[in-house]
Order: sequence, then structure tokens, then C-alpha cells
Amino acid sequence: MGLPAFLDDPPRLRRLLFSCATLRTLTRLHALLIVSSSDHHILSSVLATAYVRAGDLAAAESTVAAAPASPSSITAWNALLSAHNRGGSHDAALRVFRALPPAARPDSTTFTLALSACARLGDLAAGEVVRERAYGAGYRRDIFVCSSLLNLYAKWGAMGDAVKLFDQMPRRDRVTWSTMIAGFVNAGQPVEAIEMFRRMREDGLEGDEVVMVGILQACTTTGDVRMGGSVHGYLLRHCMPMDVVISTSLVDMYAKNGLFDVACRVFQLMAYRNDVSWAALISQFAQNGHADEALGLFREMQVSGVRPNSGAVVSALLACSDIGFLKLGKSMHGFILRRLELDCIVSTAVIDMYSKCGSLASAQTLFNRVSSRDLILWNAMIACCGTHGRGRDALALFKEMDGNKVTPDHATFASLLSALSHSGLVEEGKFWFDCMVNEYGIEPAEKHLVCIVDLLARSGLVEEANDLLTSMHTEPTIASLVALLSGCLNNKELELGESTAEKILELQPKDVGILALVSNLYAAAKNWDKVREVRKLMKDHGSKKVPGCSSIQIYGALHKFVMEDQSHPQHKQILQMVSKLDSEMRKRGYVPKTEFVYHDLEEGIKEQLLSRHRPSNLRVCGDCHDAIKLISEIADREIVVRDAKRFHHFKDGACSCGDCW
DNA sequence: GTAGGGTTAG
Repeated sequence: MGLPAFLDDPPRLRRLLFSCATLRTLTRLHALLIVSSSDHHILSSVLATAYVRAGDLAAAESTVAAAPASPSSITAWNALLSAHNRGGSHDAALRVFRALPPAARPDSTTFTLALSACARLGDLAAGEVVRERAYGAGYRRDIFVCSSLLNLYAKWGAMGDAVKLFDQMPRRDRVTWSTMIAGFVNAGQPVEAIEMFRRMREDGLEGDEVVMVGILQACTTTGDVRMGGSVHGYLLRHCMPMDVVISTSLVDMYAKNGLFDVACRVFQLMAYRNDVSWAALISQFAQNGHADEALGLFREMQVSGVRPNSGAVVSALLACSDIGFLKLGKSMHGFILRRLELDCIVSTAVIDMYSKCGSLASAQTLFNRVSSRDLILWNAMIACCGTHGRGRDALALFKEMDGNKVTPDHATFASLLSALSHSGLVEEGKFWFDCMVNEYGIEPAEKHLVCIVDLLARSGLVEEANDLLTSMHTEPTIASLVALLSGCLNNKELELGESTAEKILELQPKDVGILALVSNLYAAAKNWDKVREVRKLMKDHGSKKVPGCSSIQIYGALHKFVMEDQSHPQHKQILQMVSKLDSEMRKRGYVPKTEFVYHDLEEGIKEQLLSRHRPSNLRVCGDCHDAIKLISEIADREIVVRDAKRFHHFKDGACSCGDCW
């Protein structure tokens, strides 16, 4: 049987290879070429490129590798490298680059592609090897090679190297400038980024969309909304195409600086919004306590047909945590399992959501299922145990983490110490604090000091706590003094208490809760002059508190209560139940602790207020704590209460957290 | 067959 005539017609064969639509026809053609006696090696580059286009990168590689290396084969190698990069297989791209036969003579494109792979991988060392080879091959002044190298440095914080290279470059174009700008933004040097932009314009170049995105990010981090706004105006004046990315940067810039109405307006005017645009706005609402708006937007996003990405889901989970919306959070967990990848970031958010919605057990279960855990995930789980009053569990996790070769950081210790402190594990707390400083070389930050002072003072070791504070190089902060004072008050160490109170007053606190604590200390010390003085301070300077809000979720519906609020449809029935519980409690010997009311009122009125009291410092107060203990017994229910910081699990007339009041 | 951009976790 004769072979098709086109096999002896190289130009026709070339055309055929290029137009091969499917991998199957291509493989068949290749087989024919091999059986034919014609010298198909001269076509191997074309064949390999065709394989790349058909998506069979392995076939492409073996084809180009089997052919004798020639300068013309480098385009096929480049096509292969480029395809690996496009598909996200940067490791494979680097492997191909390393396997390149020297006779193939890598060119500017080859080095550019290899450097791009290094930049994606963050492999600075591999980048150095590529750079040396590129320089050796005479591409020291090639603008593409230099830009790729610059990008590698800029993306991974080697701004010193980037600046050096940038200054040596024979020529700079918009891409080189914008790479430098993005690099400075990334490295947390927004001022330098803006300075670069100024120099760029001095050089006679105008910014394009990519440059302006960098500048907007710089404005976002410096908080310079004026400049951000003028960039916005510049974009409009120069009729720059407002694409998704630049509009999203604008939304982010306005929202991150608190201008939610402007951000929403820009968002509404966008011709097209993708998942990132939605996520940008949702995250800002979620992070600034506007959980309802965040969840509303999340819903709208789904209605409009955009599938939430992990960023949007993480933010929505944060909103659920914020208002304790367990049912919605659970359904998001389900959505993630069906549609998204459960990576460390998402797992952390889900675990945090379960914990903050009161379900530590669900958080634990998920944590145990996650196979690869990063530092932040461990930290989150340790923090969860701590807030639920499980100091020993937190310590066990910490030890397990250490065994898993994850090195704890300052945040780990902050959570661990806080957990130990609230569970009354004094010896352990002291031990790990020393360990943190001496073995892990972590300089105690304010949050660590507050924890350890709290731990010591809580257990009565007020002198030791005070000595620790005075031994530090820096002046004690309000928070650490408050921790000390609170310990003094609870342990009736009034002498040290009074001097601590004095120090706190010198720092002029505005927080009503802190002033109340100071006043209580003076009252305990019977220093009535001081009590009057502090009360006056509370009246004159005390910051106006946003009224505390309590909420409860029943069958997925959220019920909210604010002080004096009577808007709930079942208000009457609720009050009836409260008074029923109240009389039942009094029968069991409940006496309201009126010292927790910070207003100057008659005793009788105080009691009335207390029975529907949300604490002004957003922590469960001692009176509520006692009351809920009794209610859990009367109603024979487990009651989980979350305040601003921690959880209280009440059951059979007791609270799981050993430390509260 | 070549270089640069937006959101998200303790």
C-alpha cells in the first residue's frame, strides 16, 4: 500500500500539521511520518508545536527531545515552556528548562519563560541560575529578560536587588516601571511606589491601567483617599477603559478607607462584575462589623449568577461568625465541600465560624479532618480552645503542633497564654511564657504581657505580676495595668490596687468599663473621694458606648435585642418568661450583684435594670453569669453564651470556664 | 513561542 503523497511535500505537511484539529489526527499523522522513509526530523519542531496546541505536552516534549537539537527547535521548546506556565505547571516548566540540550541555544524567550516560572514559584535560587545562563548567553541588556528578572525580585520582596537591576537597565518601558511600583506596594512601601510613579511621569511616560492599579493599592495602604480619588478622576478624564480589575481596585480603596457609600456607587456602576469584585466589597463589610450587608451582598452575588470564590466565602463566614449565624455558616460549609477546595485559608475560616457560633465540637471535627495544616490553622484552633475555656486542650494542641514541625509564632503564644490564663493553669502559663522568651526567642509583645499579668494577678500573685511589668524596658500599657488592677480587686490586694489605679488614671482612659473598675477598686479601699472623682470622669469624659446588642438564633432565624428595645413581636411573652425565671431564681437564693451597674441609681432601680442587662463593656458581667448559671439549672438546658471575647457553657448550674468571676 | 494588575484566614 502506498503512502499519501503529502508526506513528500514538506510545505503541505507543515500546513496540515498546523491545522490539525484533534490530538487523534495528529497522532495518526505522526505515525505515518515515522513509517514513511522521509526525513521527518526537519518537521519535529512543527510537530512538537502542534502537540502543544493539541494539549499533549508529554508527546510534544518527547518529539522535540528526540530530534537533533538545532537553533530552529528552540521555538518548539519555548512553546512547551509557555504551555506549562499557562497551565500553572511551573515546576514542569523549570524541569524542561533544565533538560534543554545546550545545542538548542536558549534565546530571550526561553529565559523569560523560565524566569516567569521562578517568579510564580518564588524560587529565587533557581532564578539566579537562570540569570547566570541568560547573562552568559548575552541577554544582559534584553528588556524582556530584565523585566522578568525584575518581576521575580519584586514579587518576592528582594527590592534591593530589584532597584539595582532597575538602575542598570539600558531602557525602561511601562512594564518595568509598573513592575517596580507593584513590587514596592507588595513590600509594604507604598510611599516608594508613588515616588516611582512620579519619576515615571518625569520620564515622559503616562500610567496605564496596570500602573494605576498599583497606585490605587498604594493609596489604599497609606489611607490617602484624596490621592486615590484624584487617580479615579485621572482615569475618568483620560477615558481609560474601566475594566473589572481597575474598578475592583477602586471599590477596594474606597471600602478599605471606610467610604462605603462611594465604594458601593462605583460597584453599582460597574458594567461587569466578577467573583473578585464581589469578594472585595463583601470582605470590607464583613471586616467592619456590617455582617448583614456582607451576607446580603453574598446572596445578591449568587442571585446574579456569579459563583462565590474562596475569598467571598471566607468573608461571608466571617460575617456568620460575627453574628453567630450557625445555620448559614453550616450551609456555607456544605457549599465549600461541593464546589470549592477546602484549603488552609478556607478551613481556618470554617473552623473559626463553628467555634464563634458556639460549636467547638464541630470545629474540632473539621480540624481533625484537615490533612495539611499550616501555622495559622493551628493558631486558630488553639485560640478556639482558649475562648471556650479549654486550656488543657489548647496546651495539648500546642504540643502536638510542635511535634508536627510547625514552629509556633507570637500569635500561637498569645492564644496559648490566654487559654492557660483563663483556665487557671498558672504553673503552665509561667513555664510557657519563659519558654517563649528563652527557647523560641520571641520578645514578649504587649498582648503576651497582658496575658501573663492577667494569669499571675488572677491567681493572687499580684506582686509577681507587678514586678514583671516594672522589669520591662517599656512603660506598662493601660491593658496590662487593667489586668493587674482586676487581679488586685478580686484578691483584695488594695494597696497595690490603689497605686495601679493611680497609674491607670494618669493614662487618662476614656473607656467606661475601665473607669468603673477603677472606681470599684477605690470603693473597696473605702477611698470615697477617689470614687467621686472617677465617677465624675465617667460622666464627663466617658466614651459614649454603642449600645450592646444580644442575639439568639432559633431555627435559623436571628433575634436581636438592644437595651430598652421593645420591638420584638413577642416582647410581652419574653418579659413574662424573664419575670418567671426571676422569681424562680430568687427562690433559690439569687441576689442581684448591684456593683455591676455603673449608673448612680437607687438600689431598687438598679435591680430592675440588671434583669435585662447587656454589659456595657460587652463582656458577660458577674451578675449575668450568676443568673445564667441558675437559669441553666431551672430550665434544665445547656446554655452557651458568647460575649466579646469568650464563651461560657452553662449546664446544671455551673459554667465550664473556671475563671469568670 | 516572550515580562506587569484586583479579593480572602489567627
